[in-house]
Amino acid sequence: MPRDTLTREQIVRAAIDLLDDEGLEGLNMRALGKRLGSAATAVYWHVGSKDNLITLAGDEVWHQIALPDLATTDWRTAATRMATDLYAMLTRHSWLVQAFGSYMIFGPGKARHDDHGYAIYEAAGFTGAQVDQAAATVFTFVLGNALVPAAAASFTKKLGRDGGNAEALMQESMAKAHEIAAQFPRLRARLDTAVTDYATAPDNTFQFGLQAILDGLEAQLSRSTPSDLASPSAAGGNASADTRNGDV
Amino acid sequence: MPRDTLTREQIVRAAIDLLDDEGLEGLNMRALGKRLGSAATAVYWHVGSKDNLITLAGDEVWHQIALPDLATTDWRTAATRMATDLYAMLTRHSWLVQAFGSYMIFGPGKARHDDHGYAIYEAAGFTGAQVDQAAATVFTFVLGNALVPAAAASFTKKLGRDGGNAEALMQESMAKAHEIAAQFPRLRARLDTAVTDYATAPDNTFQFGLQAILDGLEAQLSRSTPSDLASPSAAGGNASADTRNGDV
DNA sequence: AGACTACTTGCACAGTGTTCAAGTATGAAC
DNA sequence: GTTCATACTTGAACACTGTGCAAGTAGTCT
Repeated sequence: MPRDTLTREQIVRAAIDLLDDEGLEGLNMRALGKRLGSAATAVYWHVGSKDNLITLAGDEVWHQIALPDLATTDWRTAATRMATDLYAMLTRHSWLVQAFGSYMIFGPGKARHDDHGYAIYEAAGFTGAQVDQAAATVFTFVLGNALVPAAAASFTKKLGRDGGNAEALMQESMAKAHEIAAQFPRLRARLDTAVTDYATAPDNTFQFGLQAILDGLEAQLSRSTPSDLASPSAAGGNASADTRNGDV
Repeated sequence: MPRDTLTREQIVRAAIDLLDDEGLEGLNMRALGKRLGSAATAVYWHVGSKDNLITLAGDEVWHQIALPDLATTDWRTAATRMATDLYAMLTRHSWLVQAFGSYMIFGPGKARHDDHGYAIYEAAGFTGAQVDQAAATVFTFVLGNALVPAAAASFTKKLGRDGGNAEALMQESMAKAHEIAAQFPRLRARLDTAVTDYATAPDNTFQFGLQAILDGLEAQLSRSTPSDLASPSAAGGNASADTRNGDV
């Protein structure tokens, strides 16, 4: 029987938990060590560095997003489902969007996701560089959408970490933003409605934008290929082996 | 004659320079102090904290983006211009996208930008919550587009900071990504073309996506308001006073 | 001249990622 | 069953970070 020892998977899982709980700047090696019940430095033998650990954790969560079967799903609902799934995943793990700006996050998980993304837009009828462009358009839109909530989550977590009166600091910060916005007519007009209107339903904004983008892509599609529907490979199978959806 | 002393503007300007040169994680108070010719702690009297300094710097750069005159420009070219300008600004100051995920960046600069953004989509004919949704769609798309180049810039800067052989580490990292991508059919197919095709013209991808989004918004527009063209205020003046475009 | 305001400075502290020599447990070799 | 190598784990230490604080300095007002 081998000694009860740390594993890379175990560490990555604990790191994801810690990141979910405390945010990107809440992750530090001593806290991670404590959560694992071992010394902070024990982690280094398994993952090399904190940067590498974040890369590993940041790739792992991509496995959570499901890959719609393109044989039984038309490209538009497939695209909608995948984008919505991605958005939900990024909201669940809001540290990932931050990490995305500072680390080069690419591994099997994201590769699996990207590959299927390309498959969708190939199935839609795009060819050549337009496949990449269509996929990138939707992808970056989702990423950008997740960025603002991520900043908000990071901000509140930082306030919580700093000391007791998080509420008061939040109020103060809101008041300052309010004061600035009041100097601009269109922002001022939104100060009353925004809280009830937008903030309660950010997902509406996401869906509105997503459908507008897909409309635009569809238009592009019927413009560039008015008649031919034969060439592109539409019935291909899924790229990767597993399609697990459970949280790691 | 008053003593030759630090000013908040001077500090913010130096911080922006330092951020442009060294990236977000390259900014630290002692380096900033050195650049200003004063002790690191002198900065604290003027800006309070590093977080606040980043918020100030992160807001300042929004003044660089020009606000197209809506009296003489149709909404679509106005939207294109503003989005393209924003994209260029975010590419110039790639730390801003990262900061956007970790700090609540909002001040007069961004407010001025946002307000004019709303003006554009009001001029287009959107009403109510759809104004916000249209503006948010384009805005988040641009943000997301700037995120990937920002990560790349941050990564190369980190390699440069770490030690001498940045080239070798970069090669190694590329090779690893290559190896992973090779296991997925559509990614593998792109390994040869991607470098020459996409990487040399990321702006093409941006413009493709932007125009697709504007197509989608236009479609949305003609669908919800088939005939009336009277109500929305189209000839309004610009919101803020200055329209300076120079780098700070 | 003296006091007051507006800054500036160096020291120190707690927290960070990471290195490294020294330790400990496990399975294999003889 | 002792020896030994392999696979980890540990705690001390280092360099670096943001920041608080007491002490200092330079101008301005009375």
